[in-house]
Amino acid sequence: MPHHADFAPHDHASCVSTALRIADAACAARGVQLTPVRRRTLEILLENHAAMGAYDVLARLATDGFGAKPPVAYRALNFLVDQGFAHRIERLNAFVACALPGVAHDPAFMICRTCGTVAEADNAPGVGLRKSAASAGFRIEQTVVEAQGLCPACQPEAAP
Amino acid sequence: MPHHADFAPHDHASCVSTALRIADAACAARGVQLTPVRRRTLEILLENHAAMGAYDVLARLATDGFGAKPPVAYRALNFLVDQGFAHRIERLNAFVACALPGVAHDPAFMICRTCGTVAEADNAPGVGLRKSAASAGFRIEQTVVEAQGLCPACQPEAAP
DNA sequence: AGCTGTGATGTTATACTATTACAAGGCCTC
DNA sequence: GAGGCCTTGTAATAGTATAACATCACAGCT
Repeated sequence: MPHHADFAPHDHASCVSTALRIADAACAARGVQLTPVRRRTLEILLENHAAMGAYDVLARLATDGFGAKPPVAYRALNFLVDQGFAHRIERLNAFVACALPGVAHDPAFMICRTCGTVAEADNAPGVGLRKSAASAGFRIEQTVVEAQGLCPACQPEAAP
Repeated sequence: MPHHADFAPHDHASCVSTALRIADAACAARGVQLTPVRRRTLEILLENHAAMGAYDVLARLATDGFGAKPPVAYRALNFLVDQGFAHRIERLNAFVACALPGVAHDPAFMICRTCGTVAEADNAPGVGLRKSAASAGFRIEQTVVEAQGLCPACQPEAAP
């Protein structure tokens, strides 16, 4: 069952603080470090529910006094992805904060082509693909499921 | 209902000639041109069921006497994708020939991380995602569904 | 034939995305 | 305080993709 819609207005400040709290706790539990760059990177991604390119993140980090070279951003982003605090959107070559951090899941996304908002759907890749794979003898290790389209707010208001 | 498995050995020559014949016919029917670069690009993709990067395709085109600059390859590849004769694999930033050319479909892929073979599953994105989208009010226009893993031939032969 | 519109190809230049390799610092344990 | 390990920083480069412009081929028209 989903948390909330991501497209709809919501209490984003609590959205952010919850995610950071979960990340702090998960890192402590796993014995990995949510260092300043990494934490700041997560904060930047959390600012809104849209995907950001690595270089946009990098620019933000640089103005915050961190290193300004690509590996600085890529390392932090890859760390967040590895730990499940962020996801990479293949279609956009970009990154979003995870909407369900701390919980292992096979993410699926809905990407609005107008406003860039990315919402996460819980399960989705599901049945059809797993069935095809089974019948082909293919062993799935990881899935990418991304839908592009229009979010509720960006759809033409009326048809008649 | 699928055609054949793509992972299994098959009569690839007929696979190729069928695809080219279908492409020729579809272009004629639609009033678009399968020009020499475009046709050659499709032939190159059809050589095997693996994804190729645009620059690899470009290198092949160049040795065949076509232009050697990126737009030459990207334009031909985008044409093939637009016409449904090839697909872009987002995960790999690469392209494959379509396994069901001429038929409109929402493709889903199984990508072997060892041998690079890409097989197409017929339907897959399906139910879960469409349901999430409907409940969120999101209007899907296009889907990306890509599974990575091991094809039958690349799986460790035995466990015990 | 000459004109014109359209679509295809080619090139230049540049933008965007990502990684490899190496240097330096912190911190922990022994 | 020496050796390991992890993290950060930088330099250099690799890989992917597009914008902008010039040219050519061809169809349709006069």
